Amino acid sequence: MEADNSRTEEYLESIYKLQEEQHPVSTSRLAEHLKLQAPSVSEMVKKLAGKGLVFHSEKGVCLTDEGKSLAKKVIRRHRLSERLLTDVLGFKWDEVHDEACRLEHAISPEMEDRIAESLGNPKTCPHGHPIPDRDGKLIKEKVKPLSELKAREKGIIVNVFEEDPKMLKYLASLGLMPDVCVKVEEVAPFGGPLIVCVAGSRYALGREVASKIKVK
Amino acid sequence: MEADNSRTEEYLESIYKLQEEQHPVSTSRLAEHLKLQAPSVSEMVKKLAGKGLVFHSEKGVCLTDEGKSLAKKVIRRHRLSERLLTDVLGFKWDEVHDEACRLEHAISPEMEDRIAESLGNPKTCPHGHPIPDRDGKLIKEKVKPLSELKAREKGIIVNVFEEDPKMLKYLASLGLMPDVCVKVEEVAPFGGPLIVCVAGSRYALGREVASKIKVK
DNA sequence: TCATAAAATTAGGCATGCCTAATACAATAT
DNA sequence: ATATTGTATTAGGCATGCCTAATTTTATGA
Ligand SMILES: [Mn+2]
Ligand SMILES: [Mn+2]
Ligand SMILES: [Mn+2]
Ligand SMILES: [Mn+2]
Repeated sequence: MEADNSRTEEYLESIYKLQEEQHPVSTSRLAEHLKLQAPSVSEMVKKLAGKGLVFHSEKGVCLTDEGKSLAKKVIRRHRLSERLLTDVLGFKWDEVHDEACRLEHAISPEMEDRIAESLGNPKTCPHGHPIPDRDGKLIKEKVKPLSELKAREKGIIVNVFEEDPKMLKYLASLGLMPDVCVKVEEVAPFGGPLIVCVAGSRYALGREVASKIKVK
Repeated sequence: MEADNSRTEEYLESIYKLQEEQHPVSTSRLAEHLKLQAPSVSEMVKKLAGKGLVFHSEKGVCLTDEGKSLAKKVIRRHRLSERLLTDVLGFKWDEVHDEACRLEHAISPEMEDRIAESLGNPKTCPHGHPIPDRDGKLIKEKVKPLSELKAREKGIIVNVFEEDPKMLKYLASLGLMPDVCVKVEEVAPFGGPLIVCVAGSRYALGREVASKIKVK
């Protein structure tokens, strides 16, 4: 019988994303991201470890090579789905996450390839994250959070590390999207907001938000 | 929490399709179509009845209005998915069933509408079956099986009641697809094959196969 | 070092949906 | 009417993945 891997895929995908922030991923962070209770995650992580997909130490959870490879496949399907949704079906970037989160588990390798081909092998998802190629290779650009720029510095937005639709809609309304040039006008002290200039307009941006926007 | 309706959807979809052949659907027929054991179906049917989606009498299983409405929604998503796969992604008609069978459970009403819109509101799936509209309305053409045509009669293929990829591939290789005109040259006696003429070529077709091809 | 707080796991359950084996129910044919 | 045959259900299990409550482990800070 055909196994349903969607929960496994969901976990691996979350672990992959979270480890980009901080390496061994804590089960509590994972639970929060997956919107599950901690014991559920504890248990599932144990099963994933048993299948050789993750390594679980006192520090937290790491993906094994096999787990990483599977995670990248899921992420490829997720990001290709997002592109299909925006480029072909006309969705906005804030509307695609949940849809893609379901599609990613339903797409065969053939469909994955056909989407990539039909769209001209896109390099990134609508949020600027790289789409792994069929063999799991992906190019990570060297970036830093917008929040780390100093006054008068500017950067080009590479990607936005955010999934919340409301936040994405807000950012789009300010024109804060990949490939856009942002200039930091001022940085308020004591963790205060940044004053940024985008396409001729000025906005005050909280540090929290600015840290999600990665620039080069 | 978000319920996973995919099994319910699968059952309702199967019941809907099977009842087009013979009205109250037997649990054994349903089990066969779903590739499950009979007791699994017995049990699930009981649950569906409990939810008011089917009515279960001695004769077999029937959809309630609510069940029928839900079934048509799933079928709409299935057929729209098939069209997306063939028209946008370049799949062949024999490659789309399984893929669509997974996609149909992952597609939101918004995506469903977007697909329909992007494709110019197609009326049928690649196999010629009608796509219900958003309100569940669908136009069934009056058709008869090709196997019921007499010698020298001709008809235009409306749809093909078949899901098996090998059979579909075979039919496509003979040019037996919706909108194609077929002429029955001869009908061999005693349930023997039909000799048909399609686009200038002659083929012998088994009765079984011919009964799946519906013409007008 | 010892108390307290935070993080993680264990224990015990539950819902869903599948299975096999056994049993009950129908329809036929003798 | 009764034996046979096929259809359907009941009984009893199992796997998966989630939950709450209780407990254990680890970290922190007085
Ligand atoms: Mn997902
Ligand atoms: Mn994305
Ligand atoms: Mn399906
Ligand atoms: Mn079809």
